[in-house]
Amino acid sequence: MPLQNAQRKVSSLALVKTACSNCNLREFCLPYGLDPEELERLDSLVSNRRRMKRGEHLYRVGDPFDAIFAIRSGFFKTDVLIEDGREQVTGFQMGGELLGLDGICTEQHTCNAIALEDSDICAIPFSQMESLSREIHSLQHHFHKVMSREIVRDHGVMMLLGTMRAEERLAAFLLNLSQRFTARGYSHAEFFLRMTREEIGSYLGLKLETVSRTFSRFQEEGHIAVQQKHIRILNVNGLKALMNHRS
Amino acid sequence: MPLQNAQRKVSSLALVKTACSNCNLREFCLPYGLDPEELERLDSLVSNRRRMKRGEHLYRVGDPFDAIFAIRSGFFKTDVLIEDGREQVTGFQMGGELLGLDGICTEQHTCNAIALEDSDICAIPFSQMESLSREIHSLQHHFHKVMSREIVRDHGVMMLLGTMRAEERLAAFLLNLSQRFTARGYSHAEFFLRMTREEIGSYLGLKLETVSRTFSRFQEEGHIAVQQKHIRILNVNGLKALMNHRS
DNA sequence: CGCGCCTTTGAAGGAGCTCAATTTAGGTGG
DNA sequence: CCACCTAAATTGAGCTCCTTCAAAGGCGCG
Repeated sequence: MPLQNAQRKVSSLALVKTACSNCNLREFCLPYGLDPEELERLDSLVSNRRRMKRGEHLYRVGDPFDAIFAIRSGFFKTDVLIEDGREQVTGFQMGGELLGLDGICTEQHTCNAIALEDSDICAIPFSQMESLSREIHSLQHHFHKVMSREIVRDHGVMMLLGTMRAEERLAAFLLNLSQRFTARGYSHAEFFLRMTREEIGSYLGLKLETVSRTFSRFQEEGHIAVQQKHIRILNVNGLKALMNHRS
Repeated sequence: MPLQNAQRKVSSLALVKTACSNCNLREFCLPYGLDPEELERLDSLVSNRRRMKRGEHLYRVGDPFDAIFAIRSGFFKTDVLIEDGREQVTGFQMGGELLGLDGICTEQHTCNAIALEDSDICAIPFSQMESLSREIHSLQHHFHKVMSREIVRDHGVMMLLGTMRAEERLAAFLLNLSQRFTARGYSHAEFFLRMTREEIGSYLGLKLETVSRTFSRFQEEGHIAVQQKHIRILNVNGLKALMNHRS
């Protein structure tokens, strides 16, 4: 029974002492801007790390909300499903980014969060986070900024879905990934996609065949080299130019 | 110089003493869940009301952010523009809803907020709001819920734009408006649209002609009666059924 | 009352979808 | 270590829904 074994393995590793202070993603995450003493107080909240296997759900629609999650390593997608089976991917998240903000308003999660590769996450009990942010102004303010940034990101996705053609959407998507990988110290020009064409399509409001065809066209035009999930950006400006051209 | 006159008129009315405690929208707004004593403290922040004429900007992209705004009466749209002139309407806001949350993350507004009818808004200085929410737990928590609700709403719009056909989008739009009007004590079946077909189209990722044609089709099918901006919903269940039908 | 903006409606065209077949990659068990 | 198997990706052909372009009608505001 491989599943049970996996479960057992997960639980034995479920509680690993960890700390923001030694996390190299802290500048992308909640601890941003805290001084060492404040950081230590945050550490005391973020006491447990959880390992997740590829394909596992961090939470599902309807799960009770009581913590937000920070990605220590790995890659996630969040999605919403409707009855008839349609899926909308609402975002792809990587190291240093927060998951679970959708659950605050109803005390239940309103989307699913799924690991797209083996990942490592920190759980931050939300009510304790609220308490602490009443005492540490910079934590409070930064948390507000993170939520606001999520709203602004969502506006960007609406722009994408509402006004852009397929080429523009995919160019924007690649440039966004590139920029986020770069910020984390990875190559800006070469990376592996963690998601399938179908998931990209769902995020961008396109069918997987359209995503595949558009990748091929980008390759023919010399903007990128693509081989399955491996992407190399050959001409950043070419991609940027694609985004500003009407019709 | 009518513009200058308008300006002068606005400034003379710019500071009107007002209070959450006598606002009948307080249950939809920031004061939700506060006890009378807490409400009074919030009142001391929300001390000025501002009247706005139809078409006026409450703020623009790039404006410095220092306050969030609550709509006391009226109707707004928020939008984002790209260089080539394309517009994405990111939302329509009505009484009791907050505007300006997009500005927190960069301390500058990232979208435009425009009054679609003569409106009345309350400005809440943000840093004072943060201070107060460090002292009033329920204010803090409710504010977090409001931001989270905005994120969840955005996910709904993504679903709309990413997976739905024109009919479904417009049905969802009408049902959403109806539900919000109902919650505020207006008729659930009859209302005036404050926005043009083009603005609806921009919000829904459709062209204005498609919006118009789809309204006409809904009318032919007996779901609604539409005459210009006046809408009467004749068959709520018909509209709901439209949303769940694949193809 | 006239002008401009908004809306409606028609006809033709195209971007992306659907359906289908083939290729490729990655994981599994012998 | 190889052969198998399944999931993912690619590519083609035809179709559909929405867009584009165009013209006419209606409403509201000065």
